[in-house]
Amino acid sequence: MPSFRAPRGTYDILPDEQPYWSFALKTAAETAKRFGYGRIDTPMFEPTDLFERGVGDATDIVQKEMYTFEDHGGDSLTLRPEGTAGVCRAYIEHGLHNQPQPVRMHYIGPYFRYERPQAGRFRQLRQFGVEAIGDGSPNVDVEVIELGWSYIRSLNINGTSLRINSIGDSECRPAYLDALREYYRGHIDEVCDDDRQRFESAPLRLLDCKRTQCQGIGDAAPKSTDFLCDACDAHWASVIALLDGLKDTYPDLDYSIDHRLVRGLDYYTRTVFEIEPENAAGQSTLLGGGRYDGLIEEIGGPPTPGIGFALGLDRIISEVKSREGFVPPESGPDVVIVHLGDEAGLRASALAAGLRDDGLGVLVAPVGRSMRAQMRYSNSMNARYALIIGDREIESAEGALRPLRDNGEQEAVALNVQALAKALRGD
RNA sequence: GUGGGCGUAGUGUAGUGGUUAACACGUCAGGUUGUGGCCCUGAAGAUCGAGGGUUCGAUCCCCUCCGCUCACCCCA
Repeated sequence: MPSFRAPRGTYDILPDEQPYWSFALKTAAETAKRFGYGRIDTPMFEPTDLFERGVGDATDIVQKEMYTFEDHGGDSLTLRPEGTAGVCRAYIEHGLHNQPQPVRMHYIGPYFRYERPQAGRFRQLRQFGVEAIGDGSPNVDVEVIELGWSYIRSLNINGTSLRINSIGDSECRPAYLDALREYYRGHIDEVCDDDRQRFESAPLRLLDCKRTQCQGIGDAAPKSTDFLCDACDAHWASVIALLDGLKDTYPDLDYSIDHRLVRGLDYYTRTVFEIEPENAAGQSTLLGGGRYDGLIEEIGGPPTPGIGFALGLDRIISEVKSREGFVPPESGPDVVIVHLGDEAGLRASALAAGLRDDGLGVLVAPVGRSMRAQMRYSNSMNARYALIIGDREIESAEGALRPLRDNGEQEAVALNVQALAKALRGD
């Protein structure tokens, strides 16, 4: 047994898996570009306070999922469990409010949460996220949702569904929470133990409980959208109207309003949304996000609205695989140089350097193997050609270039970079 | 943190209370004179997850631990 293994909840992405990641990452970058979201990279760790204040003390993330450590200087740092807080910190730190608003940014990278791993859930997870900061209009909400939807469609993942809700803001939420508490007070004996805990600490999350015994109670609970203040209500109505406008482009964007969708992070205001795959089983959320109009101020910046989403790339990749939405392209070097003898070995190495410098993919067959073995190697590498160099070829200064992927004729080509490059590129 | 399932070569699997633990794929080598794919032959590769117990004897039975996995919680 190997003495070391990848830490629990992490995994290696071996070369054969990389095409799927390249596809997802490249598509993410292209999608972000189409929408005008420039890339931002922030540190993988931040001051612990940033997450405690930004994400919220009462959240599961802060309470039990953070990788927190003290560095040698005595500062408490935390491996980032999510992306929004760091991006907002950067927005404040670099005075991005002086740029045209909203500032649109996207990010791709790893995040860390100490959780029990399970299908689609890891301790190191990779996310593609976007943030639009500095514009509170509902148009931006829908733009962000459109971006996420477009991305998923670009990956040929069909059948996804969008759920959306509005949880109000600091103006109207207190009244809603009062109503919610009052309602649950009448059912406190019927809900699960966890919910009794949440009753005081995080009443919104009562709605989110998946236990069957709590389902009916949650369904009949007061709805946040019935308590919205005028400003939030107008915003919410606009979001829905704008969302309907996307149906011309995306006929299958059949969103549903889910009054029990509240999200688990404290910073959300107004619009919250999630996208799930077709056969949504439990915690398979592909994308989740919402508006966070109070966050920037909470972590020390001026009052600034913002909205964004994060998408789980690990889950996206498994969707891509399960749906055959992507076929890895055929790969392999242009040529493997098969060489016999010391002299040929030297020539092979020199020619390989020249051809690579010319832009071609070149492998030199492993040293010390028989010609048959080298040819087998060339084949298993899925090379387009084998270039054979032995005593005869050195003498004549012409190598034998043999096509491997099709049944073309083997031909003699002068042993210099120019002639070989020309032949390898197909005249 | 709480439950269920599972731990046998690199990978995927078989197997039995008793001698050298099997098969496929993969890897490496060979199939006469310098030529791949298919085929054939051979080799390397496993302290049968770890520790303890029952037994004359355990990979197999029992216990503990560890690991993987699925689910709950929650999220991406």
